[in-house]
Amino acid sequence: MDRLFKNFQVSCENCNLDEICLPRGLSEQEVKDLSDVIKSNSVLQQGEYIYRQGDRFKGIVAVKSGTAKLVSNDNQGNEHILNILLPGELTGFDGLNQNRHRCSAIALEVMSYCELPAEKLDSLCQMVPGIARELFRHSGESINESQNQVITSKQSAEVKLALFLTNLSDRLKKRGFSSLSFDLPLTREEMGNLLGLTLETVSRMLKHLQNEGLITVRRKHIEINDLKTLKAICSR
Amino acid sequence: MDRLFKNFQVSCENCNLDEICLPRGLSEQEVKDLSDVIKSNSVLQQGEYIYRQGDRFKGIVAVKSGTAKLVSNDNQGNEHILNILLPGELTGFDGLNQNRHRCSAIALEVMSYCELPAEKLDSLCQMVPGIARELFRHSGESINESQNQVITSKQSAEVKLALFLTNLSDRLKKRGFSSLSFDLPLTREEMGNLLGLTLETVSRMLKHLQNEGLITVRRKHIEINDLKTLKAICSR
DNA sequence: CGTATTATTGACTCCATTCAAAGATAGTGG
DNA sequence: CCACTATCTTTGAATGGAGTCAATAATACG
Repeated sequence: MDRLFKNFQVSCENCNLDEICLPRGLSEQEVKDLSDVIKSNSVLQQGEYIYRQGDRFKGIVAVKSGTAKLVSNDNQGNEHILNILLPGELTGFDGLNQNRHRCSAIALEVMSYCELPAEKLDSLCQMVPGIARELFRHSGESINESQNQVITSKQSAEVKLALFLTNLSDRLKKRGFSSLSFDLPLTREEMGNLLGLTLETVSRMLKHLQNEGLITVRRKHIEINDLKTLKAICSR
Repeated sequence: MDRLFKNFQVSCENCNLDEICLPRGLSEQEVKDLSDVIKSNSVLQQGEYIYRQGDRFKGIVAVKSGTAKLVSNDNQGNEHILNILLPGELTGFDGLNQNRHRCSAIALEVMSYCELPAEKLDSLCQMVPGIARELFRHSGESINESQNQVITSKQSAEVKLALFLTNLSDRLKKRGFSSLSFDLPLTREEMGNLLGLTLETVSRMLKHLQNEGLITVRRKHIEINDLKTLKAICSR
């Protein structure tokens, strides 16, 4: 076990995610300073929590490998999936407001992540001039993602699925993964939860998009055959 | 004109919103430093823009009086209202990600606002230790609000209206306004847009809540008669 | 006072949900 | 390796909640 993950003990300086993660806009020296306070490569199994709703604000978390879901539980115990997180994506900004996490982040498969601890935030912002701006940028990205979800929520079932798939495709591409052939990290039920649909409707709509020749679905595996038309459907 | 607004030329140090606005967590000296770079009290008429989607990131804006709506236009020109802004609330964080505003902020009535210009952000964060943290906190609040909208979007029409009214009531209370008797700054159509409903459904649901004895509606004026039951409806 | 805007109300329609049953797949242990 | 089970997915039929269309009413405003 110990041996298995030894080669994962990289710092920000030689991490292959540096172009899409926090270091993107920083100078070499700034990355070094950042690297010193980053807690790197915690590993989780499926279902384990990165942080829990209600926890004291832990810090800003960067997904290194694998995927996670962002989940909010309402007071009746219903689970609302707010988004999924891909490698290179940051989360934790929800804890900045009241110093407590307002939602949970849960591993969808075996995954690893790095962490910029909350207690180091203030001093780091002062020491490393660019870091505050970079953090704001990522925080802004979180806002944009949430706002996308709000707009998505007003669309028909067909458009919701098309938006979900194209958004995932775009984000995978940005992170250097195949954008036309990938596995969904969510079950039909979880997709339904995320999109405000029932699992049956998700199943039917995937079938429908397949019948139109736009995608090929096999269980959780998706092939996008006609991205252009799929994107056209998004604007209906 | 000039004369009319002269007494509005206050700085952060003697602004009556200091407890709910950006200065909340800052020391006296920090507020002075902040005040030096704040552009205060621009006044807008209904329908005028604080900033436009696509504009270069202008800065962080604090609503001083009146209300505004946060709007995103999709590529077919459909307008999506993302939220409304009350006095003391901050906006503009959507511009932090790509240095361009991803949505527009539009006055819903005569309103005034202050502004922390984008170009002063970096230097201010370094000069005033607490300011980065305060900005993060408000940025976190923006995220929380967006996530609330996402959760709201999955509820029934009745629950959506109850959530909208109680959320508005809570925010008004926090800002020192009457929380049980207030005027809606939105038309039925705009409320429908915000909540993902048609204006007819909004009208019917307001009537329904009135028939239940929970609220009294007279055009845009709302009286909340039974906040407890109204909040109970939110968790259905 | 007349017009434009906003809001209410009713009847009908349709999309997504609900309920129900069956099929497919992955993981487990004998 | 296969049977067994739990989980996930597909598919169909019936139902219902919100949308659509349409007409009327109330209010604001010039």
